[in-house]
Order: sequence, then structure tokens, then C-alpha cells
Amino acid sequence: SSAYISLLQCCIQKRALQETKLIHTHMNKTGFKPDILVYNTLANAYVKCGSVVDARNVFDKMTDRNVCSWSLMISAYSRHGPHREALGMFRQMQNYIEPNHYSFTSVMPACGELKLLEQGMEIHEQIIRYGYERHGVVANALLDMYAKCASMENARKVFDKMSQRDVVSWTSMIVGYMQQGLVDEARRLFDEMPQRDVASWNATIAGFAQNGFVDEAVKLFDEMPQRDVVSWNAMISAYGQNGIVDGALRIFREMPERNAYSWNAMIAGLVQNGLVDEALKLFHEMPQRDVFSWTALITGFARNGLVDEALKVFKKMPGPDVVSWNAMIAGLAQNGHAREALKLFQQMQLSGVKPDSKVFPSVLSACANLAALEQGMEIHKQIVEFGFQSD
RNA sequence: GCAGUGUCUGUUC
Repeated sequence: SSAYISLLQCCIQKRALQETKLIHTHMNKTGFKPDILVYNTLANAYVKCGSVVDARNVFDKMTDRNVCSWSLMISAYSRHGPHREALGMFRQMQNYIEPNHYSFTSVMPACGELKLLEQGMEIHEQIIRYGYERHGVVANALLDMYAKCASMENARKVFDKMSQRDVVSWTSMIVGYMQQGLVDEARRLFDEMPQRDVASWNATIAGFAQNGFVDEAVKLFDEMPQRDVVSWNAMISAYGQNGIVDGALRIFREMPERNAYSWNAMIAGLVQNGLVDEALKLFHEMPQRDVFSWTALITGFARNGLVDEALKVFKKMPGPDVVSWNAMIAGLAQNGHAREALKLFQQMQLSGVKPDSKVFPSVLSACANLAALEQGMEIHKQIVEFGFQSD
């Protein structure tokens, strides 16, 4: 049992999915009966190697689960999605067991991602009832949830009440203000914060860039004491979002190491600036294409009026998600193919992909162009239904 | 005791 655990710990450190699976099958073949600790470590290994599905399978097979098992899965869904699942499991666990501070911190990011302020506030009250609101990590998670939900007053309240503020607390506040366009407030916090780590620098750089302040972003990038791949990626996006393609390309070439984010950010930057051909080149050059790369390419073709190319890409891509469908539907709608856009909208639902709020603008404009009042009203109904469970 | 919080990439605007 302890042998399995130390092997799995190695897999966690090395993010080794294949080895984790090997250990898992070995346990099954030898008829070994894992205890809770082994199961939890196995599930955790799967999560750390990026396979939430495998982790969930392990979780489902467990006959005994403790609060760690639940918190582990909740945080997995909070990180990797589907975020709703984090909330579902958080609710479900309470039929069997009391949540603790780990469970509360694990579920908060899901509320933030989904912008479920009401839910977040309910859980906040629960946190108070359980007496965890003065716990540093819990308070950070809470404040970040409020910031992500665009409720800076509440975030500020949590922040001001904290007895110990760390880099995480400060960074969450900065990100929140940046997302609200309150750049000066964010800058003040960045200047005032007692310590900074690479994440606080990165967050501030990205925030400046998203608000159109490329020069400020560049200044921080030059000033920062340490850079990691996230810093470089943030600069690719900073330039790309602000129309400075050669700047983005320079960073992309000069950076010491690239990951999928780097490639995708560069491809997106080219696409946003109308350079699909260049984007396509990088798309083929990159070592591993993912759903982000494919979707960016679809948008690239569609924005240049190359709908057929976009459709070809869409049909070829493996596992399109709701965003990919949205991109293709929007591409059709924007190029005057309203009928096809609506058809694809139906196909999306038939294929089991739930629409999210971002698809409706394209779909409605398609209806408007067709003067399709009936369909428009049908979709209006869907939007209303959707409103009650909006993302 | 095994589990927890912040920073970078695609669709809408």
C-alpha cells in the first residue's frame, strides 16, 4: 500500500499520466484492494496529470470516501471544468459529510468562473457559519470569487477585514480592478503591495494590456526580476491584442521556452490582426494542436470571408466544444450565411453540446437577417429558459 | 495525516 503511494507520488511530481495508468492497472490485475488513502492518491495523480475523467472513474468506484476525496474532485472540476460539476459535487458531498476549509476553497473558483455571485454569497454565509472566514486561504478564495464576479465592493470588504494579506490576496484584487477597467486602482495596489511574486507581475502586465496600456505592460515586463513562460505568453497577447504583431512575433521568437499557450496566443494574435496565412503556418508548425488552436483558426478564416475554409477546419477538428461551435456559427452569421448558421445551431444541440450565452447574439442576428420571426421567437424562448441557469 | 486560493491562449461584445 505504501509502495503504491510512493510510486503515485512520483507520478504526481512528474505529471506522468501513462505511469499512473500502469500503476492503476497493476493494482487491478493483482487483486489489490486499495484503501481510501491509496484511492485518493490515485485520483489526485490523475488530476495532476490532467485527466479529470480518470480521476472521476476512480472516485466513482470508491465505496468509502472522506472529505479529502470530495475536495479533491471539487477542486479538479474548479480548475479544469466543467465548473458546474464542482458546484454539483459540493452540494452532493453534504449529503454524506461535512465540508471543511479545503472543500470551501475548492468550490470558490467555480463560482468565480461561472460568475455566480448569488451562489458565492450563499457559500460565504456557510463559511461564516462554519467559522472559517478568518482562515487565510479561505478568505483569499472568497475575495477572488467576488473579484471574478465583478463585485469589487465585496472583494474589498473581505480584503480589508483580513488580518494577513499575502501575494495571492493582493493579486486577486489587482485582477479584479483590471477586469473592471479600474486601472489606476489596480496600479495603486500593485505599487503598494509589500511583496510581489512572478504571478503578481504577470497579472498586472496582462491587466494593463487588456486595458490597452501596452507601454505599461512592456515597462513592467522589462522591470520584473524574474520571468516565467507565463510572463512571455502575457506579452505575446499584450502585443497581439493591441495590434502590434511584430512585437508579438519578436517575443515569440525570443522566449526561452514555449508551451501550448504561447503558440495559441501567437496564432490568435495573427488572426486578430487579419493574418490568417501566417496563423495557418504556425498552426501546422506547432507540436500539439488543441481546441484553442483549431478554434482560433476557424475564426481567422471566417473573419477573412473564407467560410469554406473555416468549415473545412471545423469538420476536421477533433472534439469541438461549445466555443468552437460558437465560433463557426458566428463565422457563418457574419458572412451572410444565416440559414446555415441556424442549422448549425440546431446541429450543435443535437450533438449534445449545450449552448452558452455567447452564441445567442450570432443566432439572433441570423434570424434578423432572414426576417425569421418565428425562429427568432423560438430562440427568444430558449434565451429566457436559459436565463435561469445562465453561465 | 492524502485534498484547498491568485497570473498567460480560442467564440460574443
